[in-house]
Amino acid sequence: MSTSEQTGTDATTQQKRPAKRVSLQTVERLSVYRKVLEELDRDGVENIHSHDLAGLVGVTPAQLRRDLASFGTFGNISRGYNVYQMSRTISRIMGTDETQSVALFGVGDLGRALLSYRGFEERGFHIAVAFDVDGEKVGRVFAGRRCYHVDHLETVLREFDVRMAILASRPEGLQALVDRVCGSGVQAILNFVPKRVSAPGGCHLEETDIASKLEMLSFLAHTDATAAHTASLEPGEPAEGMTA
Amino acid sequence: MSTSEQTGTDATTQQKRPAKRVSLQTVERLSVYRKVLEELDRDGVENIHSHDLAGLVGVTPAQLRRDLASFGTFGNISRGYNVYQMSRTISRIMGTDETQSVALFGVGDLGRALLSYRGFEERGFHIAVAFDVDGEKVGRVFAGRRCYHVDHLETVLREFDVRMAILASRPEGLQALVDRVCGSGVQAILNFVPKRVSAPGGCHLEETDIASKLEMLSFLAHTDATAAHTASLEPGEPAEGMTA
DNA sequence: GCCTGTGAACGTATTCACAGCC
DNA sequence: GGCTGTGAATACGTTCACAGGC
Repeated sequence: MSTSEQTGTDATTQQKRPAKRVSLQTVERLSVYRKVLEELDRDGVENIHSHDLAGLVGVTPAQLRRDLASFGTFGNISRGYNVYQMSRTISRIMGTDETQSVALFGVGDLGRALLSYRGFEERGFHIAVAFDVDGEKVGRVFAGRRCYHVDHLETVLREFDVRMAILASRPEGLQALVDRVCGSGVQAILNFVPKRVSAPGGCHLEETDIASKLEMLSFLAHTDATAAHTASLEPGEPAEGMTA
Repeated sequence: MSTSEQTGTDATTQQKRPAKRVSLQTVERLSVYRKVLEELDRDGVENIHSHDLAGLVGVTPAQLRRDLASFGTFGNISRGYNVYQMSRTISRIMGTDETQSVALFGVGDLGRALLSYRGFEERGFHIAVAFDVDGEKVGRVFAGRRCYHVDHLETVLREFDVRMAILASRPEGLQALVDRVCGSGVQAILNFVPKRVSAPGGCHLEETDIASKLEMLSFLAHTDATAAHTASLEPGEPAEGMTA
């Protein structure tokens, strides 16, 4: 280990090696760590030990330390972690230390809800512009954001310097939309539309199927309930009347 | 250590423990399988091989077969899987073969968007009733669903035979709400509120932090961008100017 | 032939446990 | 004493590869 303490490097934004040095699960947890750290910071807590922080977020202390270790040395031994510094560092790692402009596609019910969702601003994301194909909506302003026609996305995205996009539109023609958006400099897309699309290389795409989470919960509840009464399905047995 | 399962030839290791016989990741994929299978069914496809289905959903054939094998035998060899039967069977496994009543807590922007979200009905979930604390909203009907005051949740939940709940309210007093909801027969809760709560035993709780996904994407995009230019730092370096 | 279901091998994520430090 | 960071060990999830069946 390098014994360097306090290397006053400008330390712009530190990541790991090229791409896959750290797992997505770790990144997901980092997000939670930061959220809790900000609460602690608001409450005036200055330092915290891995054991306590782990308890707050619901992971083991070892996992917390391992997650952080992926990115370097965070803690002052026996004083624990500095809450504020660590929160800032995680933001820097995630790239959310500066507000990023996001574009929204689809100003339906879900889209409008996202426009007025405060959580985005609090976490460093600003929906700067919206798009739709509906003539009724194009030109109007929703929650302070102007709605443009999808036809003009190339110029508008560049104008607002948008690097991220949220999809909440109709499923029709979604793949074509993704291709155009990725071709306009957008590097990451969050897709709320329950339709499978794929992004060209260099552009990240994440699916968020709301109903899917409910299905998971239904399974869990159902499994519990049936396990109490019946033996349910046996592995190896035909899973259904298979009408051959 | 401890409870090591004898996964030997006798594969009757199902109904021993209630929940964790099959991983959550498998269940998440089952949900995707079913979605694709329903599309195939609508298109008139009757049978499909694991290789083709795996290609459609973006997993390896081996993983698909392994996922299904957790629940029994699905396929007629050399004819592949029966699309309709398999879709139905997955629904049965998930407990979504019959429409389930869901309660919504919080009729704000997000809550109203969820009320009009068609994806729920399509997947077997019906938001039957809504709750809020705002006197302006209580008593009104939103998208066909009446809004009750949270004070009366115990009686209303039982009346509608609700087993699942969605939280989209303000974070204040969320934990108390969760406790009351769980005490009223609800077995599963989907929480959209960015606040950590825990459910008492027997009640499942799933968090859905919308902004968290954006953070992940930000990390990925940012990582790519910096990896292209700088070699970034080695693991073991201080992660930040740590103001000792 | 190609298919599914599945033991076995593999890779990855988590946990353990301890060295080094305060 | 208690703390962090980390090699080693364990648990887990995925892939391989093949037996058995159509």
